Amino acid sequence: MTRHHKIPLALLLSAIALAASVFALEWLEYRFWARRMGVEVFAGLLAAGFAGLGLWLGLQLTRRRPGGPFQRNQAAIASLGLTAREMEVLTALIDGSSKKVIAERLGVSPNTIKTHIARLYGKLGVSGRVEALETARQLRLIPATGDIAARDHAGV
Amino acid sequence: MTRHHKIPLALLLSAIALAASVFALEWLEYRFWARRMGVEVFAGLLAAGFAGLGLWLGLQLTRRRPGGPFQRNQAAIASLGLTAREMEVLTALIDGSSKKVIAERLGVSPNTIKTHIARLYGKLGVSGRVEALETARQLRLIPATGDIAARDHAGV
DNA sequence: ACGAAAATCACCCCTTCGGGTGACGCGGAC
DNA sequence: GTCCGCGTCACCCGAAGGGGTGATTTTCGT
Repeated sequence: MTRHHKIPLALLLSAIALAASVFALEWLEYRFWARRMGVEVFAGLLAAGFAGLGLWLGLQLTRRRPGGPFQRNQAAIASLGLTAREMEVLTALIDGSSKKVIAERLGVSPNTIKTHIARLYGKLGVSGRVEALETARQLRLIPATGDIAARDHAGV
Repeated sequence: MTRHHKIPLALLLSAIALAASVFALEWLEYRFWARRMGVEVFAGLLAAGFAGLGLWLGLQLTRRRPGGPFQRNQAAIASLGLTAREMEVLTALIDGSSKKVIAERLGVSPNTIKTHIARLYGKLGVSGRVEALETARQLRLIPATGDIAARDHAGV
């Protein structure tokens, strides 16, 4: 919700600023500058300036929201009834860790991890880690694999 | 390579068109239109027009390449020595299929799939399906989970 | 204080994986 | 022809996963 409203807001503000600039230029400075540098140059600068402004605006509008690389879908977590511990286990599954490794990492018994995973499967309606991760990613419970651009593998 | 050159080209062309428009407006039409509608209105239209042009340009420049939702990193495939069959098996792994299911899908023995997967692990330097998929995604051998926006899960 | 949910752990059973090895046929490269 | 990569298949074995059940403790809200 919040995100979907921020962008249009920026657009509106910029549009207003743009209009204000237009009128300001027109009514206050036009005659002075037009006389000094010739009306043609003035028009050219005006056009170039506003073209640049529009370009900047376009870039801003389509910029990849870098604010939060990932934010959990708390609503989905709640509606699925996922507990905090289950989310911990889920995130631990991302890198393909075995239940033994996860158990050591969380300081509990492998059997416990097994139980958590089993409940996780039940709540996600899946059977198997790959499916679970796929579903979890679609539900935005865990971040997508993303950040691929960081690595440029042409030849290993 | 090709992609990285197309965008600047469009920018250049648009810039040239922009400049041309500016001069055309200046030298040919200015006096006529400025006299007809008043120089302030002319300046306003000019500004708005070029702002719009710039905005359109910006949007075009930052548009998400929708052409190919995904293109394989052939270089990585080659450097890793992955064969066509192995790539088939790899893509079949994405949805979490068991080797038996994959075997039926590809019309071969589960043991064969097992071998392919084993070689895949060796070449990718991983051990386990989740790791393999993660690495494969980072290497752009398979598409990222993407297309998440299609589903809007607030409550399940 | 009581009860429900959560978290913990331990069994059972069976399937699937992953690692390793060996083998066969087939096609292209030398 | 010979060799090598590829694809195919089989076997063994131990490890891990997944389903199911039962039990205990901890935590938290009423």
